[in-house]
Amino acid sequence: MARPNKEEKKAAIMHQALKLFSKEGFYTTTIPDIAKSIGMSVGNLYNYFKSKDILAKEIIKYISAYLGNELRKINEEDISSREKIHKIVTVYFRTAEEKPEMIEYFLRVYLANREVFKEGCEGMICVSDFVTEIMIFFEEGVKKGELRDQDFFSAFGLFMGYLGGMVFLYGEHVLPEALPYYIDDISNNIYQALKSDEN
Amino acid sequence: MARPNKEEKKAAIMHQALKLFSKEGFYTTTIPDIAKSIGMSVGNLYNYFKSKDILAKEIIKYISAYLGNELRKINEEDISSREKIHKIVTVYFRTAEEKPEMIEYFLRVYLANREVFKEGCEGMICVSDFVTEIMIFFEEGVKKGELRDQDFFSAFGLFMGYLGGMVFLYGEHVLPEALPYYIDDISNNIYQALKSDEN
Amino acid sequence: MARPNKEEKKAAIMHQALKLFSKEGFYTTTIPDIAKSIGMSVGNLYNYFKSKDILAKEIIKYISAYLGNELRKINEEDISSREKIHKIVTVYFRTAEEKPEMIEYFLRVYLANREVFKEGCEGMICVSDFVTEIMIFFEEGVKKGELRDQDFFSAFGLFMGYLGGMVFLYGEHVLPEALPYYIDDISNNIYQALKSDEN
Amino acid sequence: MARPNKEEKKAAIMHQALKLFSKEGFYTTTIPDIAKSIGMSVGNLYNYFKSKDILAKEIIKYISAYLGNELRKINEEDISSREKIHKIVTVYFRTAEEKPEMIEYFLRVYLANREVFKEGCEGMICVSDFVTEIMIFFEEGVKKGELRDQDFFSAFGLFMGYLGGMVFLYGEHVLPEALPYYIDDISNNIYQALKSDEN
DNA sequence: GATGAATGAGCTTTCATTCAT
DNA sequence: AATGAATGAAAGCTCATTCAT
Repeated sequence: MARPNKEEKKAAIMHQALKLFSKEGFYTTTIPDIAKSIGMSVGNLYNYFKSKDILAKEIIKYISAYLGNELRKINEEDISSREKIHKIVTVYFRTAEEKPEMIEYFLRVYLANREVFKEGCEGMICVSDFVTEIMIFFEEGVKKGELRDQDFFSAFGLFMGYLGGMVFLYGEHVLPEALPYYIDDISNNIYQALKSDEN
Repeated sequence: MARPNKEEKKAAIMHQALKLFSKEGFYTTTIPDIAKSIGMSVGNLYNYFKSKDILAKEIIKYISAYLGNELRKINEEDISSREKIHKIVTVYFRTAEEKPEMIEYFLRVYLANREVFKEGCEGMICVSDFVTEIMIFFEEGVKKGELRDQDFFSAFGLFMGYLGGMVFLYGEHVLPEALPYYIDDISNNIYQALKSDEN
Repeated sequence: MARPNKEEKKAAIMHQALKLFSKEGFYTTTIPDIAKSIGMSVGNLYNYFKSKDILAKEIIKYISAYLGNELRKINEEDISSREKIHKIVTVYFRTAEEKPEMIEYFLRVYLANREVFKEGCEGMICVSDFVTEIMIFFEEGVKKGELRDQDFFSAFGLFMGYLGGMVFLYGEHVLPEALPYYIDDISNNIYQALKSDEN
Repeated sequence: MARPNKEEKKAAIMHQALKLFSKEGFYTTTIPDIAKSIGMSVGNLYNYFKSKDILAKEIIKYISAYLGNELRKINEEDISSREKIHKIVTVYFRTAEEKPEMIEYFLRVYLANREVFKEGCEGMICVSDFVTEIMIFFEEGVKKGELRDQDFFSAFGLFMGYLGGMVFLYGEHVLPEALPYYIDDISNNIYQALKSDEN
């Protein structure tokens, strides 16, 4: 088996840091914690990421690219907006269950620690891959006459806030059921909120 | 003018800590920062709150009580669920504009720093005042036949996630308009999602 | 005996840091070294000086003030420039023997670690007390016709470089005799170099 | 063009290290900095110099040899001591302007970081080439009756301290004129201080 | 000779908390 | 109640040096 190259090591660090940051919090996870979790020395970790902040920013970009890619696949399918909503909710919840650290990172690290992401992630540029796909979904639905032509942010906030809120409740263990249980209800709620009056 | 009594001092500390925690973050705000901002010594601050964590927990309870009280007033009014939704959104956004630190604290301190609130705020007991009023609103709407009888958490997540998401976008300065601009759209979206099929 | 007040503690820290910096070097002396040498905790030391650099700057200002004051006394005496030169050399060498750390600090810490003093000690403002007195000595000597009216820096460099060089050699243990042995020679050399042609 | 041999590589390393140490300081220049500045790997640099300290010591020996050689040429000329002084000052200042790193290294690295040169450069053995030439100049001047027969160190300190002091002031940008401007004044001052009484 | 990833001790600095006054 | 000096563990980060390739 080949020795892991530089890119693989970077990925391994990001993977572990993602897990620890999302589980333990950004400030309560130390660089030694991360290094130890991958059996690497502290000094060497700094050969891959120049600072803790930079590591955090690379991670959110990675997550955004990952989720954006999932959404892009859905956007490219030739199905109705209603079905797309259902698929998006499903993908989001599946991710939350299979890779909970990704969604948790988004909610608890990225959204919460503004000071860390202030420089280098202004506006939403570190999550633009993801935001862009939501935008595409929405605008195509409007163009097709399936969705009401409302303010984009009103629609975007609904999507992101709602899904994020559910995953948060899930993480808090206050939901009596697992996430898939809620997929139909939530997809329907979102569709009712966004659909054009004609439907 | 009377010397402030113990309760007033506690309130002053909580008020300043709330501002600082929400603006600067929990970990980036130090106890000396808080003490200095109210012209009090660190040692004395510890006479009122035994630890930074305890202070943080008292604050979230205070916010929950405050918002819960606002919602209770709406719940007690004799108006339709649709109107109540509009009022709730309005109150939430008004708070976000007038006392942004409250909503920011909820989103950025309470939701994000699980480790701080783990002990003492299990489940949602530190925000129960607020959650309870949402529950009352929802159940009464269902009982009156105005809202669809769906899973409570599906409805709660919609409310909280949506409103929180919008305020987050507002705080990020990515919204092209001020919050009141979105009230009608959002209230309508929520209503469409929650209303019973008969309507 | 009274408990040392804040100013006394600051002085004690500066005193010890001065000794250690001059003896061991700025970079090879650590903050824990300094703290330990005065039986103080690291954290508390930072209550008195916000950073290692700031501490270093305060020390050079203190030395400059001390030496400037010694020179001022000589300048105020009603004696010839030749006698003043002799007294200045004597004071400088006495200081180098009694408080060697002061002169060593000047030579080895202040002059050598430009990067540390760059901000806040631009030009010679952190040693102006001292430089000013040399300037006064020189200009008065010229006015009295005892010294040649040459470029100030040519004269200043002679004084400072010469004395500094001797103390450096002394510190290196390459001088076969103690410093006082050289006072007459050096004073004479300086006088010969600076005196007006009439004398 | 031939591949650079071992000696040429060593020279290249010393050249770059000299520049960096004198400009940025010994402790603030890292081995990777040096390696990068010559497009060489850190590991390979260690094939040429076993440690940072050893590199520093080789450099001072090189500088001493270079300056000593310049002085030797002057010593070999058949001119008066007065003229020799003028030439020495000229050479020193020319070096300070053309290769400022050499004189800066002497003043800021060698003289200041005793701990680095303690082992291996005891006394003045790492700068003996240079010191020896000054000694020869002085003793020949005395023998010829041109210079006063005073203590060697009193004379040496004058030379070295004075010239070093001027170059230091030059490096601090406090001199209103460039170095050549001061050559005559300073040469004259030194001559006045050293000349025999008969002249 | 050449590479540069890897090590890990050690640096400066911070900060929740305590406690003598 | 009130003060703020004092503590000390622990953080993020650096860097001379080594060594497998």
